[in-house]
Amino acid sequence: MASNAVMEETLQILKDHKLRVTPQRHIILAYLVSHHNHPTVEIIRDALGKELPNMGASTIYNTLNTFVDHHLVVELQNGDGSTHYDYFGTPHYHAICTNCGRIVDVTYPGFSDTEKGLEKKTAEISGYMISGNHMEVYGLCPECQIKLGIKNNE
Amino acid sequence: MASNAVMEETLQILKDHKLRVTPQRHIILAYLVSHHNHPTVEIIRDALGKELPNMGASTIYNTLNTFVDHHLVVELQNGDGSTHYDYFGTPHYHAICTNCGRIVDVTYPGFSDTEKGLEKKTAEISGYMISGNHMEVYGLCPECQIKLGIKNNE
DNA sequence: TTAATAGATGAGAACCATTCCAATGTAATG
DNA sequence: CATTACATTGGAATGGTTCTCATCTATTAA
Repeated sequence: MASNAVMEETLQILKDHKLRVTPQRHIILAYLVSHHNHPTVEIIRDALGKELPNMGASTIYNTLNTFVDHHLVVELQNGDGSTHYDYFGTPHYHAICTNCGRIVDVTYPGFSDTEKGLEKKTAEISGYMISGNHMEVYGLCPECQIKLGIKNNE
Repeated sequence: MASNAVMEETLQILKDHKLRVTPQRHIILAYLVSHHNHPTVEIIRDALGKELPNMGASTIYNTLNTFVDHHLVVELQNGDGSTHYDYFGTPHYHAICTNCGRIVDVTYPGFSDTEKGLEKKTAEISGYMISGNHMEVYGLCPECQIKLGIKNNE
């Protein structure tokens, strides 16, 4: 599933973050790095069930929470009731379909400036010491626009 | 608690959105419009307990979900496990403390342009038909910076 | 004003994603 | 290899939110 290159890369990521390397952490991180779906705990469990059949749900939750704490991964809600996770290797944000929950990664040249500008302004106004941000944009994905028979000129 | 002016205003808001006017909806919306805390269902229940002692939790959830559907209110998570609600009368975003969960509203001249720019770019790149966005900035609030003994030059 | 009805409310049960717990297992250190 | 601090497991517990359905009511039409 995950290539050797990914396995080496993720091993290094864990070491860089001083996280104890366990098979569970390694395989979960490799899955997140090599997949661009935005999986839930259940999806990860199903996907990795063959390789680590006895992996407990608690372990997946613990592992993901650890990754979130280390800013390797971000949490996303798309309205289906469970949390989705996304490896955050390169800066981007998310467009989320309000009809089907589909999540896509988005970025563009200059996004980084937008982000930094928002953080700088926020620090000035609020006095917060900023450590990060989340931006999300909501709308209907192309498939749902067709499915719902909606025109662009509404 | 809520002034007559707020009661008139909220009554009009409900009518404008073609929402059936009930005492529960009216008082909950008035509470949200006149308070700038970002309450949970529990906080709302406690605050309005004197005026409507028998108001069920389901009613508050139903009411808030209805308001969210009508884009009157937005949902916020600050990591304490429950959902916070915010009346969204004027465009703004939120700074959320990663230590204590404190949420503050933020806006600045030009924020609207930032927002529109992000939505336009997203539509172009993703093909989504955009209906809204959420921006959040994370960091330590001034109180927690002091509490944790953190200097600004870290 | 009254009657009809679509929709809202309320109390509690049910749901289910997530966390907690205690016992066991294991990666890292020297 | 021994030590130890940390991770994993599976199941129980938690708790915020939704669901159910009987009751009630705001709204509309007659």
